[in-house]
This record gives sequence, C-alpha cells and structure tokens, in this order.
Amino acid sequence: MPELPEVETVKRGLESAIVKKRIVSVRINRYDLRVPIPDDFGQNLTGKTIENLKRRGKYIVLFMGEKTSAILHLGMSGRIHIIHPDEDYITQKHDHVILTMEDGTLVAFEDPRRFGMFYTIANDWTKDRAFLSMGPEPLENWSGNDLYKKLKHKKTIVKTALLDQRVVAGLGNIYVCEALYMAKIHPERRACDLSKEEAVRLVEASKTVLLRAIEAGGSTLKDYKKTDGSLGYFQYQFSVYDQEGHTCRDQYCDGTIERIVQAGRSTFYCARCQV
DNA sequence: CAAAGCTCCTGACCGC
DNA sequence: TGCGGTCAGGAGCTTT
Repeated sequence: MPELPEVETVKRGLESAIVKKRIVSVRINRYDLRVPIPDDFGQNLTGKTIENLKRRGKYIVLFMGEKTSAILHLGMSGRIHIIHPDEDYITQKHDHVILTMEDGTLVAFEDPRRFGMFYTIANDWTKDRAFLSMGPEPLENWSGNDLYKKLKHKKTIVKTALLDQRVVAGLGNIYVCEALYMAKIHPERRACDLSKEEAVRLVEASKTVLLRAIEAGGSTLKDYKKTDGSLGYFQYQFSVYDQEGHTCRDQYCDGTIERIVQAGRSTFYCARCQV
C-alpha cells in the first residue's frame, strides 16, 4: 500500500539507477493495467534520456524533456525492482514493464493487482489530469490554515476528507490513521467541525508521521536491496494501524486501539485519547 | 458541485 | 492438502 513515504523511497532509489541515463529498450509484458499502458509507450520512451525524477503525491514523474514525461503510480501492490548490470534477474510473474538503461541497468515494474499506472505524456506533466486538482504537497508549504479552510465546508468525516487527494496529496489509509492518532483527533469527527487549532495540529502531526516514515524507509532501503534488489517497503512501527486490541502507546492513556470501517476502509484509533 | 458507492485485481489468510 | 470465502485498498467511474 504505497503512500507518500514509500513512493518517496522508491523515487530516491531510482535516482541513482536511472537519472541522466538513456533508455535503450522497453519491454512490455502486458498492457492491460486498470488504466491501460498506451500503445505508443515503448516507442515514446526508447532512446530518451531521463533528465530527472519528481514525486507529486503518490506519483513519480520521469522527466525526459518538455515533450516527454512518463508518469508512474504504484497503485496498491506496485513495486520497482532495480537490477544492476552485474546482477542476474529472474523476471517475476507480474513484471509488466521492464526498462533497459544504456549501462545495462534494468528497471522492472511489478504489480500483481494491476491497480498501478504507467503512461507517457507529450507535454508539460503538471498539466496531466492526475495533477490538475491535486492538493498541496504535505511537506512543502502545507499550513494548518490551508487545511482549515479546505475542511471548513466539507460535510464528510475528517478521515475520509484526508484521503481525498484534492485536500492534501500523498496520504493514504495508513498515514491518515497515524496522523489522526498523533493529533488526538477522532476519525469520526465531521471535517467542518475541526477548529483552527485542530487543523494546525493535524498538519503538524501529518508532517511528523510522513518524515519519520521516509526516514525509516531510507534507513532500511539498503538492507532490503541486499536481499532481493527491490525498493519501496520499509519497517515503520505503526501506533494504531493494524494494532487492533493493543494498548494505546501514549504513556498517560490506558485506552485500547479499535478498528472501525469508514467508507469501506478500516480505520484504527484510540477511542480514549482521540476526541 | 459534493459525497457516497462501486469497481478493478491478486495474493494472503482463515476455517473446515 | 485443498478449497472456498473474505479481505486488503488507490483512484476512476457512476450514482445520488
């Protein structure tokens, strides 16, 4: 379930492997992802040099000049495998796309559930529909005031509002739970009922949670690569996510972590200290 | 327009 | 051991 920290970790891993290198071939094993890979995908990428990488929300943009960018989203189960020129690699069952770089580095996009996206665009990537109504980057100039103003006229519950990528980019089910816990805000609160102070707290908590997770991703990245060469999943100790029945981690709280379902998704929270 | 509901997909897990 | 059922969830689409 890649959210912002996992995507950022993947992007950092890709950085040294492919930036400033030319793509010499593109192998596409299947086109029928949930959003199909365009027919001209391979043609558009072959021969191009990746100038830089950008992350926006849960997307990674491979920038190859003003006229070509590739846009990657890992969906639910997407992974990137980086295979160095001297390494052997057995193609995985769900490796849908494999890029070969000029130095022999392979980049495999594996995605069993096929919820991911990989496509090219022929103009300014910021104009792509994925980014048109996307909210602010949480780690860049996201303020409590901005969140407060956005939530003020939202009738939905705060948990669901934070999952909406138009409100803020990059949060998913796990980090929304974690951020609400850290901010001590109950997930069933109506978004429009949050005070300015609570919005400020929620923004600060979100930033802290995301930064810590990125840090954890970065530190475990090397160990993970040693074992199977893949990138993107890390060890991060969740306070509430998937912790149903555990005692609240707050030393002054003796509550128990509960699980409820909101809009069809699990929410984990402490019913005692999140109010 | 917002909000809620449904859908896509496979692998992991559980109970029998 | 196998088998059926359930669950996981990002985002696009449809419905209300």
